[in-house]
Amino acid sequence: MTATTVHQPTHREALWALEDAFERGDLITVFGRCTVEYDGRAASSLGVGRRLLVLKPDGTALVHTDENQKPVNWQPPGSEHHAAVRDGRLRVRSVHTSPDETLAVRFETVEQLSAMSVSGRRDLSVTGSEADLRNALLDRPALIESGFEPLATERPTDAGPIDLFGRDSDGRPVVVELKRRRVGPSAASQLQRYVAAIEREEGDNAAVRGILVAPSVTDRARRLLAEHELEFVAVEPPSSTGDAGENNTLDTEPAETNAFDLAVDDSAHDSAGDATGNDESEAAGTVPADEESN
Amino acid sequence: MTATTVHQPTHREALWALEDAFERGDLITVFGRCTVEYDGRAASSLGVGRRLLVLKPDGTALVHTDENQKPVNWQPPGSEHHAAVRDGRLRVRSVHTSPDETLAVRFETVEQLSAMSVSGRRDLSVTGSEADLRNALLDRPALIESGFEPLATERPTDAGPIDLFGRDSDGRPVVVELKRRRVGPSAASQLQRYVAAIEREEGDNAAVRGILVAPSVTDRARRLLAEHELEFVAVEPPSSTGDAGENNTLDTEPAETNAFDLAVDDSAHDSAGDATGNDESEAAGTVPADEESN
DNA sequence: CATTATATGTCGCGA
DNA sequence: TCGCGACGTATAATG
Repeated sequence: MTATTVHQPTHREALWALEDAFERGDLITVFGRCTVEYDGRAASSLGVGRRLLVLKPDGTALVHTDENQKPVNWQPPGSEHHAAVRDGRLRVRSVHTSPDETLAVRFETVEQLSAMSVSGRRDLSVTGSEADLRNALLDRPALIESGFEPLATERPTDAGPIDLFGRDSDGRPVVVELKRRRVGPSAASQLQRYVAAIEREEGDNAAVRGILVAPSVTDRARRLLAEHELEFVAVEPPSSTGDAGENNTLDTEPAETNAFDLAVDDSAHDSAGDATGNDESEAAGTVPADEESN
Repeated sequence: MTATTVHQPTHREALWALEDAFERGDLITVFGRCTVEYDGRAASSLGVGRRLLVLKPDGTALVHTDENQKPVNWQPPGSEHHAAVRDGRLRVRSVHTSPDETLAVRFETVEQLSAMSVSGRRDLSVTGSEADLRNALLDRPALIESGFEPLATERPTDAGPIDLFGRDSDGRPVVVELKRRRVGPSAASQLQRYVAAIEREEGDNAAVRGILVAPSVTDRARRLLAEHELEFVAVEPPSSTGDAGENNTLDTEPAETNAFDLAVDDSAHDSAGDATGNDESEAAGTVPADEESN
């Protein structure tokens, strides 16, 4: 058996279970009524309530409630978990140094405590990242502009590394900033900083072009680009439930990942994906839909 | 009993438990060997391994391994959880629409499945936010500059809302951008955008000042500020484990929260906080310290 | 350790 | 819903 659980333990029994789990380096979940205090980069206090506490062997602590993806309180990896019984109550403290911060969970009641060994396999592969977009564009530089010649990626400048640097058919330097999704003003500013840096490098007479490559831009970002005479080239976002969805090649060499539809700004188009799923026996649980959300 | 658990269930037993838990709107944890596939904003695939799956009644799904604060895979709130047994294996799918994305967890073995009702009390109070800093500065505008007169917060402009807007003793418009922690180039760009927007508003002759207020700046950011003739005023970061740590006033009016030490760039100072904690019986589990970390 | 940029960022607020 | 910016952002890469 690789998972041990105690139900409705006394606080002292819970402490024993925690000691064992710490010893084994297990992943721990504790469910019960508790209060939570955090002090460190900020300070926060959480009144009593029923919550789920997750303690990882790497020092991570997470306090989850019934909603939201982010824990309501947490402690980063590298913290040290401490457990004690104080005034007859289980208390878990996770302490981190540099930055100094502490998370304290005080349990009124412990409903359940589980410990289990988990394997931290790191074989996650993600496609559709900015790096994927870059590789795809290196394959077909003409999609940025006919005659564009890539010269370097991550080219260092005074203002930081440029995603993609090259020259156009006239030999003018071109700074390309890549974004995997719709961009706002900050991306335009970022591009502008890089262009300015290259202009300082190359000399004032050099007319350096800046091109933002992304699926789309917001109005404000578009205005900012125009202000600084920067350009925009549209590429399709990563094709998720589309035609390129079968490339789950985990064993093969990830040589040429083309997770992006590379199309240039030609037209609007609808991509309706069908999700056919007929299931044997199924249970659907979920969203309150419209019950009192916000 | 508010927490139900099944150990080493058959896949079909696990499905029944899930159905019940969905019905009740419980928070669910499933531990077992599984593979995970995500497809949506990006695409990812995770090989078989022992992991913890958390399903929330608001549609959130989290897949956690033994390390890292962030789940290795997840699905945002608003998703719909589906469970089914397929080929004799438990399969959980969380489906989200707009953006369309799907998380699929296929279990080889289910070690444990727990369901519990949780209370989503939202009485979290955090001090040390940017809003706290703003309030503190409104109390003592002279800390930005002697004679500075605040006129508006969140003042709207073409480039977005300005944190704090006012005039100096000469009547010149002043744009103040607040950051609660050390800032990089993006903050300088942001301030620059706001200053430019005000200059367009007020007319070209108006010499609009821009002041970045933060604990400190990076070198690159400082250079950017200088380039655009923007200014910097240092304030101390929120005092965490310092002298202002006792203000956990949850009942009282949060009228004047001064979670910031407002000091202007004068000197370094040490704030050594003492954390005295003597514990009855204690268990410390944690960080492998130096075992094979990275 | 500090700086920098990415992210399936997440989240809340406001138009 | 989208746009925008803060966040105890987290995380990885790099000097």
